[in-house]
Amino acid sequence: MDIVFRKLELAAALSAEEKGALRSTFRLNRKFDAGQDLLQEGAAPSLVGALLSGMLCRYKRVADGLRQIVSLSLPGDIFDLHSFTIQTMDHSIGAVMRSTVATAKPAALAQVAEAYPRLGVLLWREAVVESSVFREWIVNCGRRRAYSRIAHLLCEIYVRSAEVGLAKDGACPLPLTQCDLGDATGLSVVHVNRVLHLLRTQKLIAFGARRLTVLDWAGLAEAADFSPAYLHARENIRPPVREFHSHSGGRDLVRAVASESTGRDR
Amino acid sequence: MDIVFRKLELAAALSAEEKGALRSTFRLNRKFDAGQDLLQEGAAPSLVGALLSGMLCRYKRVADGLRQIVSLSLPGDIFDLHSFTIQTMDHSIGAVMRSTVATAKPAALAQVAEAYPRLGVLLWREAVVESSVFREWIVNCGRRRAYSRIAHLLCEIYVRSAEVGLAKDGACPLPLTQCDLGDATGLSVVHVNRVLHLLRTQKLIAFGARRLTVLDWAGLAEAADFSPAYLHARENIRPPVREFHSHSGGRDLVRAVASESTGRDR
DNA sequence: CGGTTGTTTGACGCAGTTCAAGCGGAGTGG
DNA sequence: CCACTCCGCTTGAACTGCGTCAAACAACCG
Repeated sequence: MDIVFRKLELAAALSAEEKGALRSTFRLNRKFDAGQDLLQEGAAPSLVGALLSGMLCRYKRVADGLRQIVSLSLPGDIFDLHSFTIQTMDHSIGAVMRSTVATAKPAALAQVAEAYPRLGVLLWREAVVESSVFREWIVNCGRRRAYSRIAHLLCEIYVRSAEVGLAKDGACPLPLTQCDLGDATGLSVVHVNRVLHLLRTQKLIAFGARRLTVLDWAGLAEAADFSPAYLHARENIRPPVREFHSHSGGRDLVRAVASESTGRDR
Repeated sequence: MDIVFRKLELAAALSAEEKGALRSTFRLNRKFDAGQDLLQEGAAPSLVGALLSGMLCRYKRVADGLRQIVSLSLPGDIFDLHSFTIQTMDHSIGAVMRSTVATAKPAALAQVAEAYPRLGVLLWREAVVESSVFREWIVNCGRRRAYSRIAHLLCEIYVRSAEVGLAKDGACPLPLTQCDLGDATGLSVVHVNRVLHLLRTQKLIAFGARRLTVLDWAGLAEAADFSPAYLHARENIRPPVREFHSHSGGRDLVRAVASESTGRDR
């Protein structure tokens, strides 16, 4: 669970008590092999998970069987926080490589969040940041060409790995096959291969042994049109809901809201 | 606010009290013209909004100025529920057409959610469903070809409009320009035009006067590879968090979780 | 009635797909 | 220990869906 704490503490420090509560809520550990599904589309979700090691992906399939990966979970990530407000999974969750997952019952987690409001906010924040990542993936698939698209995915994986201390000397784990990379970016395996080749010949990255090495971060980020704001890392959270009354009213925003825009393009 | 209630009541009926609380929280109404931004990328969000009429879009821009719309808000939708856990907007929100928005201070809404736990769950559910829609959009942009992609978007707009009673006789409002449709699907205006033309010649849809008419729902849904599960409409919610203890433990899911999968493709 | 914004259509080019084939490494069974 | 197989990686060649460029047209609005 330490890696989960490290992740959460990017936003706010946790007390020993809070850590203890989380630890005892996420008690049951499970292992999954590469390619195995934790949960399939159509099933009824009723567990919350925290990824301790490995990598997971959420994915959906379209009519002709093509797969689209819609998100990746790295160690430290908590997933399916929302389970108990919906009744059937709209996507599947699979293990990209052998992974260990700590599970909690939503009811128990809800109790913990109630007992420790700040923890509740932190957990919520995780879900909010995940949404932000979804949005960026839509942009990535919709408006960037293959070269930037793959570079962007690699940037994201590197930054998120670094956040939880999994990157060393510019290198981080990359257990995805080129087929997986294609499924995450909406590209064919063949083209993924060509783009990776190009990124390597340009000395932006290197890889092997399931590890990615970033040789030229600035170059890669530029190629990717990557700016890490959407990951909302290291943004400290505001105090818990209860203490909200005094400051940060809506006044200034009303003004911001009223500002004009230039509108459309093209 | 009635349309907001209609939306929320798809999941669970609201008491008069709850409605009253919401009504008094979302007090301030604002209007925005087509093309105007409510909030821009980089700003600090501090209001929660409920769309009463019109249509909004969230969008981001990429390096070369291209725009990608990442979601659409229809009347009845509540947006930016997450505002107060992040500090800077990672995307902009603009009005597609003249729209009226009711705003609330997050602090006040948090109090309401605390006072009426079921309402809190419903609001949370809205955010969860929005996430699900994000995922489907990733799939749409990543793995469907232009023809299905646009058909899918039209299906979604039609279903979501129908949910809140905005569709009549197979027709619903469609204030988006073809340029907007392109920005929402990652396609060029020209190609959007050609696909729309095709959809019309195939008698699947008709449109004009900013309205979409679905002539052949089954045909359109098939062309779109559309299945509405991801919208999670009319899934009744489970009772509020507090009453969670007794039933729906994690036991059954542990089994589901342990099930095998066939793994990858292609 | 002229300007602006959105739609429509044609011609051409290219980014990315598809098909095909060869290669290497890891695991497995004899 | 070798042979076999499977899976993932790599590269070439041909094809195509969609983008780009360009221009005309239609609708709305002041």
